[in-house]
Amino acid sequence: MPTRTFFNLPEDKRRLITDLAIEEFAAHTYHKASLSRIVARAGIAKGSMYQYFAGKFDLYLYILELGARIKLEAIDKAVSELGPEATLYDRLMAATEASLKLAETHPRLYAIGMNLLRETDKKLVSRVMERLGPKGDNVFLDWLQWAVKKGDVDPEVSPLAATYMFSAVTTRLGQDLADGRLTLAQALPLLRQTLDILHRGLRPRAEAASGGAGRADETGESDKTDRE
Amino acid sequence: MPTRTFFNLPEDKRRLITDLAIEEFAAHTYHKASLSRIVARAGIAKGSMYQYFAGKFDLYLYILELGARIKLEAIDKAVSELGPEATLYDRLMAATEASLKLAETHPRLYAIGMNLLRETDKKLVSRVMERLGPKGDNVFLDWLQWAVKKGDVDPEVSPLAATYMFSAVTTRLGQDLADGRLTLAQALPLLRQTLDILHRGLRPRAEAASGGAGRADETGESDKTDRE
DNA sequence: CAGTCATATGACCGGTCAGTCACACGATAT
DNA sequence: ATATCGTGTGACTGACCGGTCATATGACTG
Repeated sequence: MPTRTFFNLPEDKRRLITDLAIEEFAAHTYHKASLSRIVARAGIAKGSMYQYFAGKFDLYLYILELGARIKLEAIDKAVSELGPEATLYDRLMAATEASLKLAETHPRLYAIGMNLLRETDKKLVSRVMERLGPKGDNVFLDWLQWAVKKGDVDPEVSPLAATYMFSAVTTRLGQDLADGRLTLAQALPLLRQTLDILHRGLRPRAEAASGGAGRADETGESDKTDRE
Repeated sequence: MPTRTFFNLPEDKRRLITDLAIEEFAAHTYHKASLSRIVARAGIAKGSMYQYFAGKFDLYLYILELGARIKLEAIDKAVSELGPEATLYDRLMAATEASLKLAETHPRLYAIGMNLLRETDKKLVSRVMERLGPKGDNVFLDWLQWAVKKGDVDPEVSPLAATYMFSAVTTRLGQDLADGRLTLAQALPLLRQTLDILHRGLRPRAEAASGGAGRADETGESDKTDRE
């Protein structure tokens, strides 16, 4: 974590350093990101940086924590706004949508997260995970098992495979968004259609015959189904 | 491409250089991979490397081309061994399985491909794509549309979303394999279950009532990374 | 006034890198 | 024997890196 000195800094300077660091880590992976470049752009001495942070990794962690906090807050907020009878797909859609929207509201922080995902230095990644804690990942599995009990999901289907699919798709959506291969306006319908396929793929066979799949496929949106 | 000098080299030496380069690019991303390290390990002078290749990028391309050729051959072979009445899922399973198996038979070349997928330097990636040409990519879409016509796939479902899911899952499987988070013995069942969910998610609603469709799969899949 | 403390500085260190170049060597041709 | 050619070499260049440290500044204390 940053030193006391850093927090004693005038707001402006602290912001400047933080912003430039975010830009740097968004534009480059950890090892290619350069402290020298940050201090040069900030117009401060290299040594000053070492009065504020223990080193490159410390600065990196500080920035990552900023991003992680924002992301968790956004997801928590979106999910908690759902009614208690929201279905599995409502929840998945709400949580993922909130997460993907960050690519527009906080593009650089979002890119930093995606860069971490691409990181090849395993030691670095584990050092990060050590201090950043849990990945809200098994949440899906919990929700899924709960949906199986409710009879919304075919117990025959491998929950692991379902989780894997969901995770693969949402991660990929995030990367494509961060890299500009998709816009949010493209990603959200894609997410909805994807969840729709997953929904059809998971529901019990018996239920499929009846028209409706019962609860919920609409994911919190009241608008039309979007076919494309 | 390599110089004539490189191809005039005694087989042993050429192999040594090639192998060490493969190791280097498998262990590090392009920018972190080091020519200096390669020549040191090979016991040759730095200058010699520049007699064989125009530079780092040239060497990289040469290695990538080796890997691409092997991959295409493996997939072509697997798909061509299928009967003409093989279903969409047979084909997808056969092609993807063949592709994933390369993670075991050519682990380092496989890792290099995965590293390229993670590359953050867009300019580098586009320079590579420029010369590596097409990614057997829209094959999925072609097969999918053919399956729709046959009535195996619900025409209501977004083919783009289906393609996206398939691509996201197979790419992720490849990465997890390359990084050792999954073994082939874990990845193949996961692939089959995933395709099964996709199958259920795509088939026409009417058909869903009947038991059928089922798991005729056992192999198969297709397509490789579809990065664009 | 002197002393102390938090803060700021940038030259400097040891390291790594891709790429270059003047030179060396041996074989073949003239 | 002289010239040319293909090949090999490794010291060197210039650039950049993260991190250190002796030194400077200025505010506050006594």
